[in-house]
Amino acid sequence: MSGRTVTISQVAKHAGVAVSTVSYVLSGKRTISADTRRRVLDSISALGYHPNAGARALASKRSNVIALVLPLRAGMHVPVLMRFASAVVTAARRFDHDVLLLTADEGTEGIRRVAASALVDALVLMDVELDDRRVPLLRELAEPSVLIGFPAEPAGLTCVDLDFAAAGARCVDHLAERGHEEIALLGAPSVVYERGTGFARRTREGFVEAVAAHGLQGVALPCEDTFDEVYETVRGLLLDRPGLSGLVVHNEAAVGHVLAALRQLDRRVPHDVAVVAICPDDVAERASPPLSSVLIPAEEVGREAVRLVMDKLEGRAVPDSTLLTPLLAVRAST
Amino acid sequence: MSGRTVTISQVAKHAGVAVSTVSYVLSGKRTISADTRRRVLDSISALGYHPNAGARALASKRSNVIALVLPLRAGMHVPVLMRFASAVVTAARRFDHDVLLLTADEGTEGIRRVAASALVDALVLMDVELDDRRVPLLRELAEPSVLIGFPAEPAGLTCVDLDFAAAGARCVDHLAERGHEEIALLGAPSVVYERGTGFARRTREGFVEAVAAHGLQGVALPCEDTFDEVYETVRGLLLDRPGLSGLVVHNEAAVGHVLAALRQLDRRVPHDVAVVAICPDDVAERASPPLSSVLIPAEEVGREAVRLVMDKLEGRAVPDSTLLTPLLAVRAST
DNA sequence: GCCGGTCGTCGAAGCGCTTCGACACTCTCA
DNA sequence: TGAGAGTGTCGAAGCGCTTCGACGACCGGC
Repeated sequence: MSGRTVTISQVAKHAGVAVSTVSYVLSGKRTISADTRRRVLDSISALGYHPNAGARALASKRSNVIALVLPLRAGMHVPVLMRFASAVVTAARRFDHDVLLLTADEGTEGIRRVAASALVDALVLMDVELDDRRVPLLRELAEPSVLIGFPAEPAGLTCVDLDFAAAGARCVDHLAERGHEEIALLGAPSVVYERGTGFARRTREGFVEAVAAHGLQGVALPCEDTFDEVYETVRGLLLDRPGLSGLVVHNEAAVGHVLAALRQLDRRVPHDVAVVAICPDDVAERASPPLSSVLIPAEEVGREAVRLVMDKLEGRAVPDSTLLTPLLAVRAST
Repeated sequence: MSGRTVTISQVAKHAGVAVSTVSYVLSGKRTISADTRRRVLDSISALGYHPNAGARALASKRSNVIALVLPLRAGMHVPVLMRFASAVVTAARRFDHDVLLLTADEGTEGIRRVAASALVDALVLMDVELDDRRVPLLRELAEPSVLIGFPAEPAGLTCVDLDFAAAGARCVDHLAERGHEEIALLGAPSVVYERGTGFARRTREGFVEAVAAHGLQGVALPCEDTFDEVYETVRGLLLDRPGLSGLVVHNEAAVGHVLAALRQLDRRVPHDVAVVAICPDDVAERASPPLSSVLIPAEEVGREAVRLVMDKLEGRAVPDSTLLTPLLAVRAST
């Protein structure tokens, strides 16, 4: 379409207007007559004009880019993270923003760098720990930020997440309704609890409280990712607690192993043991049998995080804490 | 450290030099005396100066950002993609570049947009199909690009990937050395073959040719991701071919299911059936038993892609095609 | 002691955009 | 009929940086 990169002044000349008029057509910050707007828009598409991002950022002090900080650490289930990431990218585009990907390798220095250099306007952080090194930095940054997950001290921050305590409780409610009296939670790998990752602990708390509220017998165990370890955990559990008839699994990577272990131990699902999972829908549906599950609404969380960060960019007030209500889908496993 | 964003002219004033001198200290494009350099560097850290990315991009016509185009499609194993992505980010940082994340939702329009707006200097594309819609666009783009994977017509493009044909052949060699005479390949889900994704087909070709070269009996089948489907595939395979004693699995998501199915069908690994996988090392090590495998060198591929794209940015000549040699790690499954 | 050649530094001209103030019009309504 | 209040458009001043050409200061060679 073009000789080489097209600038706004070429568009202005082509349309017979001033440069500023073209700018106002694009931004809508001043009223432009329908006739002029049309001419400008025609010239833009005739020349194939795309505003230069650097020049725009320099003049407007907005880069229209947000940073997505994605640690990629041990014990995290990567497909789930990617669904968040993908949702964030899609949602950001709706607000005409792009997404810069930051991994943990650089630590806090990377966050400081992209913020200080005005490469990004705002930040979305994932996989937040209870005691997260990045949190103090966020407080001193001028750029707005939103956390997916909750640190121990969330005051003054904007956080969004699934209500994992309610999710854990919801699973217990469901098993209680089905008449199960002795149940167990198989959670994240122990390293995740030790690190103090919020969602693992909150699920466990919700589970424990709901077990007490219903007057059930219940135990919560961490659960590793390899088949052999899962097998041993499940086997030990069934030996120790012959009356056990319900299982809550909150570990995407282990779900398949749990089902394989039960098969191998001659326990039928749901006849001998009912299983309810907290995991993405596709994992639950793909399992055999398909699992009753509380889904992790990655798309919704990502979208919500972007909405919040855009609100903050526009100076609108936002709630400190956004908890999404868990929904239980009943399938063949309970 | 600062009142509000620090500019280069504040640094210049603080150090008692001209703005251009500060710029040359930072870029190293002209010689600067050790004494002056030291004063400038001191001022920079005293003031906490970070160059403004937009201004820099505008003046230098380089954004120091590369785009990572990541489709996130059905049948792709996400953790593997993420390892590529993570490697690309890390490698890009070594060259002082950041990474903008583009997903497929926007299609080719997103690529055109970030290139035309000078948001990025170059592109790295992942998960390339044999007949990829993005390829024609890349050819007409001024910005250099590198593909991870090969399209059907790679002339004039720069592509890098594991040599999957050699990987498939290497697995066959290994099984042949162990004395197996009837073997099978369980590959990607059929949708991946139908889409014409290069790596799946190339593995199969390498497998088929090596089978012929060794004078073995061999069959190549697609393989879905769910346990039930994998179970049926494996069961059917063992029924049809009683003499089968070796399996090559090229499907990260199905590896665990294959092992579970063999367990359930009372086949011992490696005693009754030897299994060799093409998958990341951590998946192979975590399996039970640990799998002999050709690893997918995600880190190396990502690093190489970034190195190539940087070379192109600097105007250096690069090879059209870079194939990484597969390495087989022998573990307990063969 | 003068000439050509680095070396180290400076000033100024942009890069392509946004935004502010100004200005010429056209409507109202007193 | 003229003051006041919009409309729609323009010109120019930056935004913070890189880079080009210029220019002293100093060097060695004759």
